[in-house]
Amino acid sequence: MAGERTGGRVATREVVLASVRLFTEDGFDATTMEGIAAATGVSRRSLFRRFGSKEDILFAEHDELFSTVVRYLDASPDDPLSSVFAAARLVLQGYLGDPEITVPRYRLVRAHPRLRDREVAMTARYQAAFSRYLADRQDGGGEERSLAAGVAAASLISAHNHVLRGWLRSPEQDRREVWASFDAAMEFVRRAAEPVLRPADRPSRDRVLVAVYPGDLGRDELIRRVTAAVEESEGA
Amino acid sequence: MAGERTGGRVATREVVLASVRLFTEDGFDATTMEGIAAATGVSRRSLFRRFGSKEDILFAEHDELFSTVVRYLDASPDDPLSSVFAAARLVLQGYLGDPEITVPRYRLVRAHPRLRDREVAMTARYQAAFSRYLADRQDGGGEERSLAAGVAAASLISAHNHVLRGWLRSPEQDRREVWASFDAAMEFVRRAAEPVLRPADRPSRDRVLVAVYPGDLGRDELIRRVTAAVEESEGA
DNA sequence: CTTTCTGTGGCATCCAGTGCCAGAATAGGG
DNA sequence: CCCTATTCTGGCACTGGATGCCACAGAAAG
Repeated sequence: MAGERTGGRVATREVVLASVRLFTEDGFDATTMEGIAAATGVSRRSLFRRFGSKEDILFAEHDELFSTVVRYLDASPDDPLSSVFAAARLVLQGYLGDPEITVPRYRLVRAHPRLRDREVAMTARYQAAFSRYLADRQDGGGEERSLAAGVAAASLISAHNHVLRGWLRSPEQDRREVWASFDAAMEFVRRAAEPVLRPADRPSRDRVLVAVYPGDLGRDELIRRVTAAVEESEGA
Repeated sequence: MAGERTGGRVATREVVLASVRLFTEDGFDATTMEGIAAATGVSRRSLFRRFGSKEDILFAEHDELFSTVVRYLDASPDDPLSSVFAAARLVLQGYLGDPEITVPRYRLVRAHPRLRDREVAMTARYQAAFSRYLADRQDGGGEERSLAAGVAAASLISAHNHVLRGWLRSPEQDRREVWASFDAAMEFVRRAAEPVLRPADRPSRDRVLVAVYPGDLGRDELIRRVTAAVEESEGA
């Protein structure tokens, strides 16, 4: 039907759009690969060859986006933290720019535990990529380095998904609001991640002091303790 | 074989152990449900009924652990952040306490992408549970509350998994080392999460001071700046 | 002993996913 | 232009996970 036999190969996007329509109309499980084959004009066997599995059809565009983001990251020589923030922005942009697929997919994912797991696996891949990227371009103590990179990546992905879900739940909202909350979320993460992540290429000139103290300590005693702590660390 | 027909129902743990053995010996894909049925004495049909799917056999113990952790969390009236740290400790304890299953499962998961996704989905459930728990018991600005809870949960899970993977890679290492690195990781997360998460029921008595300063600033000037900053914040 | 309820096993069926092979489309070399 | 090599595609058969249906066993309740 949708795939008139004009000789040329049916575009991936065509197949994905038709499949998404079938999934939302009939349900994911009720939609068979044979049905998709009939609707798109691509044979059952070729669908498996090109996409791998039924789920993979739904996430084909997302896989492409992931590849794009990874390539972007590999080509980013800047300040690592900023690069990762920019990469997250790229991901959100990928979602916002393709609501025809991403929005119905979100509805399907919400309803279907199996698809939800698949979606989670995607974000885990982003998280792993970001974590590796950060761990590779940063100095600091060997063990702590990987821990800090992992935590920073996890925070970033979590904040990104927070904003993303907000948009997916009501995609008709103003894009500027979405981007504003994205910037706010990134700023929020930056506050938490920046103290523990220092770039490798730009050797740390800054130092970090963290003090936790009772609120009723009194500033004189606080100053005394801070002074002692700083002198001790500087002496080493 | 393993499941002598003594009348009683074959224990879940028996089935899981036998299945794990088959998975590691023959490979996950090569092991059929019929083979598991033959090895355990439980019929194929009953295996599907009791476990849901082949993957679910491998993660049955883990599902139980998850339920335990969630119940523990629901019954925790303490300081939310501490409760969540304790819950993470419970998860690690669950892994360490059952190496017969968790270690071979880790090897299987590493080798098999599909199982890896399943594992990731498990940790995502923990993260979601922790995030909800934190979001429900904390004050602060409405939008920022859920964001902060999500980021804190993500950081915590990431740090936990960092330690967990370290042990899974070499399970023969001293348990005290594992727990020490766990404590260190939790402390690391606490430093990042505590500034942005304050419990609702027990208003924060402790305060946190974070200062970033040039390494060549000199301690006198540092003390002066810290003093000024503290006085300013206390005055407000 | 009969009834009811729950768990179990056997059977048939559906369908995702894969290996195999034949044919079409495309590219390249003469 | 034709012939050939390569690649992509589609049809076919088959494995195996997963589900619905039904019959039966055992335990609890009457």
